[in-house]
Amino acid sequence: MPELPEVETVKRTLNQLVIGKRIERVSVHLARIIQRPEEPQEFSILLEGQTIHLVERRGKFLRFVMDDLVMVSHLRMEGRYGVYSSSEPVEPHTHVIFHFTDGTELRYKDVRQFGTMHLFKKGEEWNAPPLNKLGIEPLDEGFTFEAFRSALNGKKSKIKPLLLNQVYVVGLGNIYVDEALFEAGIHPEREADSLSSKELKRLHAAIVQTLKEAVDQGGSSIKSYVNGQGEMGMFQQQLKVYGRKQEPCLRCGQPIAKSVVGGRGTHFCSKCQPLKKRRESKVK
DNA sequence: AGCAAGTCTCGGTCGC
DNA sequence: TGCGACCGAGACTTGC
Repeated sequence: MPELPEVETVKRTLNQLVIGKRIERVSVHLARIIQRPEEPQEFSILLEGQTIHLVERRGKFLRFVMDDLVMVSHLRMEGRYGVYSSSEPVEPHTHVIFHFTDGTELRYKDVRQFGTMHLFKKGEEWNAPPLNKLGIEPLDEGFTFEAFRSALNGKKSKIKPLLLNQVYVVGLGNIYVDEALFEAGIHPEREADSLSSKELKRLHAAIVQTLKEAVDQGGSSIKSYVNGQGEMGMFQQQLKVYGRKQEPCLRCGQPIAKSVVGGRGTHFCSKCQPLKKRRESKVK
C-alpha cells in the first residue's frame, strides 16, 4: 500500500533512473490504466519524443514532468515501476511500457489493475482531477498546526476516515493513519471536532513524525515499489500497531485491537487510545 | 469464500 | 421546506 513515504521513495528512485531519457514509443497493454486522454492510443502518440525531466510527488501521486506534458500516475495498492533493458523478459501484470531511445524501458506493473495514469499539457494538471482537490502536504512548511486545525474545523466524521480523505491532508493511508493515531493516543473513532487543542497538537506532531521517519527509512512496503528487484523498506519493522492484531501494545502491553472504522481495517490500543465517553451533556 | 487496499461516485442525511 | 454541505457505503480488481 504505497502511502506518502513509499511514493516519496519511488519518486527519488525514479529520479535516479529515468531523468533525461527520451520516449521512443509507449505500449499500453491494459487500457483501463489510462484515464486521460480517453483513447490510450492517443496517450501513446502524445508521449512519443518526450523527454522526462523530473519526477515529483503530490500526495500519493507521481508527476512525470516532460517537455510539454505532465503524466500524473497513482500506484494505488500494488502499482510498481521498474527500469529494465528491453531485452529482459516482460513480467506478468505489466500494463504499460515506456520504451526509451537508449534501449531501456520504464515498465508499470500492477496486479490489481487499480493504478491510474493521466496525461496533461504542462500546467493543466492542477486544474482537473485527480490533482485539483488535494489538501495540504504534511511534510511541507504549510502544514502548520493552525492549517491542520482549520482543515479539520467543524468536521463531525470520525477522525480516521477524515485523515484518509485526501481533501484535507494528503499522503496518509491506512497504515500511517493507524500509526499516527496510536502515536497521538487518539482513538480512530473519535469525532474530529471533539478533539481538544492539545489532542490536535499531538496528532499534528504525530503525523509529521510518523511520515518523516518512514520517509527516512524508505517506506514500509512489504514489497518493493520500484525496480522489480525488490528492496524492502525498513520502516515496516517499526510499525507499532498496524498488522499487530492481538500482539502486545509496545507501550502498555495490552493486546492490540482490530476493528473496522469507515470500512477500513483499523488497529489500535484501546488502553492508550481510549474512546472517551461523550460528555454527559447537560443540554441536548 | 471473503477480505485487503485508495479513490471516485453516488445516495442519503444533517443542519441552516 | 429547500438547499447545500457533508458523510458513508459501494464499486473497482485479484491473489491469498
